[in-house]
Amino acid sequence: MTTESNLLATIQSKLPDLNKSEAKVAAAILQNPEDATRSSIASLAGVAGVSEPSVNRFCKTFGASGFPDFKLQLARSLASGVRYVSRAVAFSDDIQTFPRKLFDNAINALITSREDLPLPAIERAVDHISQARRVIFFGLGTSAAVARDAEHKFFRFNVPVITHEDPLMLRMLAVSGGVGDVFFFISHTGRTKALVEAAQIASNTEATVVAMTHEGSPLAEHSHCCIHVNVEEDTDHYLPMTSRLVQLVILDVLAAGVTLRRGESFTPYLARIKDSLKDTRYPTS
Amino acid sequence: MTTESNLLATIQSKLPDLNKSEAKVAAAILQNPEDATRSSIASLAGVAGVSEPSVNRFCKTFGASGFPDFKLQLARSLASGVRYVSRAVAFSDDIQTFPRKLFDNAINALITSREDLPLPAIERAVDHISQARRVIFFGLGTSAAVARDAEHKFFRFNVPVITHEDPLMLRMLAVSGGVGDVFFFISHTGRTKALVEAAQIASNTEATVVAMTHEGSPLAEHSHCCIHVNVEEDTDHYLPMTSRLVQLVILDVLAAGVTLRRGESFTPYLARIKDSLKDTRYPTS
DNA sequence: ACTTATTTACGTAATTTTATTCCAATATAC
DNA sequence: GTATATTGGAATAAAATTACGTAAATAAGT
Repeated sequence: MTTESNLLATIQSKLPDLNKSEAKVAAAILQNPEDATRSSIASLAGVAGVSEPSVNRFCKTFGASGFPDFKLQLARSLASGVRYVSRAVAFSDDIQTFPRKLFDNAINALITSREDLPLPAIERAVDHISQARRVIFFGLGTSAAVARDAEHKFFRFNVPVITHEDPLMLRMLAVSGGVGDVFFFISHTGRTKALVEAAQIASNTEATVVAMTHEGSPLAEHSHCCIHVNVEEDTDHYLPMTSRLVQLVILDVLAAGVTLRRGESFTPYLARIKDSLKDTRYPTS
Repeated sequence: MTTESNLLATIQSKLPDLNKSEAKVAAAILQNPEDATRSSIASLAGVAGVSEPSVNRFCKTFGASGFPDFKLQLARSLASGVRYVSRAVAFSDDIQTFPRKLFDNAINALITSREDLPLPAIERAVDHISQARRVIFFGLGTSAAVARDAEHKFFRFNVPVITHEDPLMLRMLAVSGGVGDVFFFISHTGRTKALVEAAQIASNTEATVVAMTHEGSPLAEHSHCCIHVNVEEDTDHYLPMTSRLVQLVILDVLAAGVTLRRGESFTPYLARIKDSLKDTRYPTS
């Protein structure tokens, strides 16, 4: 994870590597970051007790194109409200701390993904789904719940959907794939053997293989259309959490895309489904 | 829902009150806000087709001390997530627009929830789950996928879990609830009859009823411990999207809470589960 | 261990870029 | 047709960056 979202955290961590004047600048900024975003290079230099070029050099070592750019990044970083440096929950965390960390991580992942959405792939996926005879969603483990969510969502949008959690069922479906079948594989790592094999089998049929997974993974290789979700997660020690959220939102995007493709005339259909559920709920008082 | 801390929203809403050149500037900024934060007053003036002083005046009418200050505020506003005034996807939206809207909504919901987490309820829920003989997660529709996710997650953390999607199964389970049973109901509206009835039944047994739902809903009333998720959504026209994301993150929080309660000695157990999955994946090259 | 060379760090001052102010010109309202 | 508001040009001011020289630190040689 090189794109550290939190600038303050980066500064803090690089502190030992800085030389004298850069350290002074860092100290001044960490002291009062809000202030730093508002001040000019001259006043910050004054507060830090260094020259203006030193501040400028400092900004460049942290990847900014110059002082104004640095201020902008700093402002962004402060506004996103991601407070914690160490993103992982520690055993020493208390109730005030770890829930916030987890929310921070989630928010962070969504913000990062938002800036870098694979729109062309999304568009193609919408095309495939819109025209599909049927769509088979498949995920294992954590991704099974995502697949389930997808099924539920697309069903409402009148897309013929199937979900399976059984790899053997999937294999059987895969070999029988024909024109108009869309196999939609969901996986964080893109390395689950059962999934990759099924994708390979399906891609040898007339069916279309869409994947939502990590870029460059085996699963991505075997798909006709891959929606990259490159959220970095330490899945060696933790369960995929943030990538799952991103996947869900992307599925929302796909569903919205399909609906938009259907056009406005489609709305009454949604209303009918909605109405069918009315009697299962207590009315709002 | 008018959280007008958002600069873009303010600009949008003040649009009719602006004079010609100010409107041009507004249009240019709304067109591509990210770009606006990066450009100089000269280039923005160029894009908008007005003079530099006009841009400057524009900034001042929106409460900024000048152009750089305005850029800063804009950057902050963008980073905080919410970009679109009208949060709903419109049929006129193109691929550049609606995915961003959906992400914005999601991020916004998480930010809002983060500021207002029901920590006491979360702590009590962690207590209940940690000490449970078994935990029965239950959700219908969209919440079924959330329940499924919960099952998967807590299973890894060595909590004895069950999920059901069948209301009849649930009813049967509910009547047989005993000491140490935790019924965990997930619902956005908290008004689904099947769920509320099951909660009512279960609460008359020795079992503990935990709910994650909207404050003041019938389901909340019938639970011993309710984790309020008050994300406002237009579920009359759309599926619950953002509330389920918040629910998922809160489940992550609960799972983390249970793990922390277990203590550090529990870590090897997680490693074992992780290892058991190793052979199902292709190794990272 | 001391000197000298070489690199690196830092600041001064000049330059350039960027933003703001002032004022005149034009458009709009009354 | 006058008054008022709106706009852009040019001048000014502010801010940031670059170029360059000096000082400090480190390395190499004596």
